[in-house]
Amino acid sequence: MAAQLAASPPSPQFQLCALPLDAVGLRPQGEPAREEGLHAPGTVQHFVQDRQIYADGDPANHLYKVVSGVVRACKFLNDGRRQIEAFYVEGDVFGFEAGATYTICAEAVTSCTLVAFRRKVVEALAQKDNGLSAQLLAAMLRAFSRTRAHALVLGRRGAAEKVALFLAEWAGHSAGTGLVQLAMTRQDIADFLGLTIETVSRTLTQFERDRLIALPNIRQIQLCNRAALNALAA
Amino acid sequence: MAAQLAASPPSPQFQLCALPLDAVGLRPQGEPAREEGLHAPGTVQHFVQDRQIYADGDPANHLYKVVSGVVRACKFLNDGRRQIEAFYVEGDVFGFEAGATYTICAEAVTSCTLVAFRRKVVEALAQKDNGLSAQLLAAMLRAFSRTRAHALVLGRRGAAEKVALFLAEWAGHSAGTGLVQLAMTRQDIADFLGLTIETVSRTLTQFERDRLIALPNIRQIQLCNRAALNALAA
DNA sequence: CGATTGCTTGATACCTCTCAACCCAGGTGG
DNA sequence: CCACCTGGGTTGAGAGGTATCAAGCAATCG
Repeated sequence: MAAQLAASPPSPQFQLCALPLDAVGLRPQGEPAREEGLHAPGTVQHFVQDRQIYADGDPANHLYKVVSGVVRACKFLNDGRRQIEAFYVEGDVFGFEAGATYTICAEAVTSCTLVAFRRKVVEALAQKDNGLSAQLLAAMLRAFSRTRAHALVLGRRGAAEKVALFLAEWAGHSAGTGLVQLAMTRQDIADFLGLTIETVSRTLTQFERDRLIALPNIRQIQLCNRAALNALAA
Repeated sequence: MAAQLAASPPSPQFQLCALPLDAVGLRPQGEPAREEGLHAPGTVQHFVQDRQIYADGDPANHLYKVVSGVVRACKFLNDGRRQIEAFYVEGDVFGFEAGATYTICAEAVTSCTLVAFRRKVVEALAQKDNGLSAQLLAAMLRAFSRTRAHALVLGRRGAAEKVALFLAEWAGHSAGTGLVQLAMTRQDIADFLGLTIETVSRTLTQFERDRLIALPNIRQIQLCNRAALNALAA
């Protein structure tokens, strides 16, 4: 069921990051950079496709911000099934945890570039800088909000509904043209929506027959009838 | 499908609350109460069963903390279906939103007592008091964490799995004895798990036949075989 | 006592999963 | 150049599980 067996252990290319926090959007705009902020311990990291960023159970020592590429957060059930909780794209911050360890693992969908911040340092900075606190809070609320929306999708009954909602979500990243560039495989989509790869494939084919979309390329979806898709998404 | 048509408009019994924030757990322990904290604008509110606390789309002006009773956060789809996102019990804080309005509605499952905090005031206090910021962050992380767990449940395939997970979650509230007191109806459970009321009922009956649980009362579930239930929950 | 509400049970239809075959593009090596 | 292999995707047939529709049951309340 769940593919993605070869999640190799993380040993990415590290590189010190002396950028101020605002360069990666964790410091409020307009505030003068403090000494701590200027030499903030953000570390730029590169991950090749399918490399694991952190594992379920690892100590949750970092927050990550996506600079480029796509990341998936996923959980593996003990029978091998996989549930993808979220995809993170440029600008998203992930790695928030209530406890001391990650409760989910993160992997690179495409090869990608991240900036990692030590959690303790971020928290310490937030103690001194209320603006940073606000930024953190806002980033968390965005992540929270998306997870809640995802839960609503998973609760939906039909496959068509789920796929339509998925397309609607990614239509936002298509820069106005209705051409959605998929970074992930069908298996990723299936595990994200709680469906099987076959059902995803069949549903897309059906959408194509119904002239709702076109599939010029295996990783491209042209939205032809947004209204009908949105109606399906209800 | 979705019951709960009669969500009456909110007009609960208001009562000024001059309690310090720590009395309701939003101020860090040990810190001396400041002047603002002492007269914090928390308002105790009572809601009778099934009364709406706030509606989807209302301005998100308050955070709520549950003093007693159970609250459900739910979303109504335009075809009448209902998805319950979470149940909140004593001690839980809810009402977090990334935007200016609520994206979900909240209703009293049982008659319940809440403390409402004006969002702006909480945020203003948090600006002066980093400890409060930390508390807020922690409360949010807990809520976030539970929503993520719920998404994983909804992604699950079988009805038995979902119901077992639901029971496992509420077993924690049963004070050690395996006797789970259900505050909600079967319909609530169904809408929470993304199932129908009939399937929930059948699954519980099957569990009873398999000696996993006993149903002494319609609102009580005695867990007889926690190991087997946990195995089902995987 | 009848009406209502919440729940259970039954029969059937529908949808998705499962298993299997097939297709297609890309890469490799003879 | 072509045969072969591989990975990702599509398509098909059948089984299984859940939704749907309908009826029945028990407790509660006028």
